[in-house]
Amino acid sequence: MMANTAKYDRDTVVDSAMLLFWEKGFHGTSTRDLQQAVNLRPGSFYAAFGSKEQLFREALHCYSKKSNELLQQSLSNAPSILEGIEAFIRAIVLGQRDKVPSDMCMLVKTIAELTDEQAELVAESKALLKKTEHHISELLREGQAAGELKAEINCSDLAQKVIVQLMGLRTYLRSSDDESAVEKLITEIFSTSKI
Amino acid sequence: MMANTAKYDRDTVVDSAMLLFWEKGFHGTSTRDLQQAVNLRPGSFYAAFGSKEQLFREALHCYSKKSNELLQQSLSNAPSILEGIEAFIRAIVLGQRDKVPSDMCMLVKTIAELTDEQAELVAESKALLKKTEHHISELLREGQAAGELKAEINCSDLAQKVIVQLMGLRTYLRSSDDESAVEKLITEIFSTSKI
DNA sequence: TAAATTATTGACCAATTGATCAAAAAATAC
DNA sequence: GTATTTTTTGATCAATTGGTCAATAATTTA
Repeated sequence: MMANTAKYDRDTVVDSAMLLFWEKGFHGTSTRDLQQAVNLRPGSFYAAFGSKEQLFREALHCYSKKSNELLQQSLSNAPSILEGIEAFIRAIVLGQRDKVPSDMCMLVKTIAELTDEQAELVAESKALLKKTEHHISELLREGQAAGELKAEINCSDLAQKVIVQLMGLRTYLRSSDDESAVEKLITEIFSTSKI
Repeated sequence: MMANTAKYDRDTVVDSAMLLFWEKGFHGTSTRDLQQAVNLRPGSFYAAFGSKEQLFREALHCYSKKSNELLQQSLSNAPSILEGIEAFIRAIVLGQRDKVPSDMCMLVKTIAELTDEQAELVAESKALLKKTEHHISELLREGQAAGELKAEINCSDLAQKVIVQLMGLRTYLRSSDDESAVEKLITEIFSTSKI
């Protein structure tokens, strides 16, 4: 068996494919678009990824991983957990508009676009969203234990609210392009929960 | 010139097409899917609508019209404007899940799916969303004049917030299926603005 | 009823879709 | 350095795509 000599390339390829899928969606991206973007001929392409759906699956995980990295980074640069989460929200909603192919969350775009015909991709997206919600709810509990959040706050409920806001605000930005309105609404998210 | 003998049928056709587009999206719906759903052969189909994009455009307006009708209906059945808007939110987010083809807003699905390649459809969807926001902001002003809302509330800002919540909550419902969480969050929307 | 107009039909078209495969090239093993 | 395995290549496939069109059928006008 040959050693996997193309490991780095595979990550690059998945990353390029992710960006294209994020921009144009599953049905809007043809396998030829993808093959051209990643500079692979059909044989290599299908040998490496099996099918368009499998590559999309990997692209979803690539997207989610990057999103989680941004959360970690925001947390480590912030003086408190709550400020870290708020910095993350600001970063993902407003701070990358010129660097990414869409204002909207790729997972949200996926559950919006796809139906039962791609049930696995929908389920995968839902699961990744739920994972982020759980992650945030854990962080909020830590923040609460550190005295950043009022004691009566239910952190699971607040995490749900954060995800709803993220979904709503990113969609609203795509719809209206109104950064200052979105900025105001981000500031309100934790306003009644903070100490 | 022949009389338009098929006026009623055309509305029925647009309505069926709207439901199919709403469920499967623009790229996910083929012209054959549409032709079968509305029982028209290609010639009649293209004579009536010109192109897939034009029919989608009509479908967007059909969707928006129905949404506005639901708002009017909610208002007329409610004892106050604010309660009418809240009833509308409840109705559109939770009250139709078994009667419509998707939990999510068709306009949101459209701006999520499409790119500059269908710029007109994106612009149309954005405009219809903005129209609803303006409508709600006017209603809130009426409610404020009637003493239902605190005087210091900015009704344009609150209308923005309502649209963000609608986008977020409908997407969250699609993602999580958690009706009770959504129900709780709807109740919170006006909680700090009411008198 | 006859002529003129409009609507419907289904065959058809060129382009694109996701995917396969045998041959050629490159890399590894011996 | 040769033999074996793996990768890459580009032609190709069947199916589907959005859309056209001449022939037929149904209406309307007169």
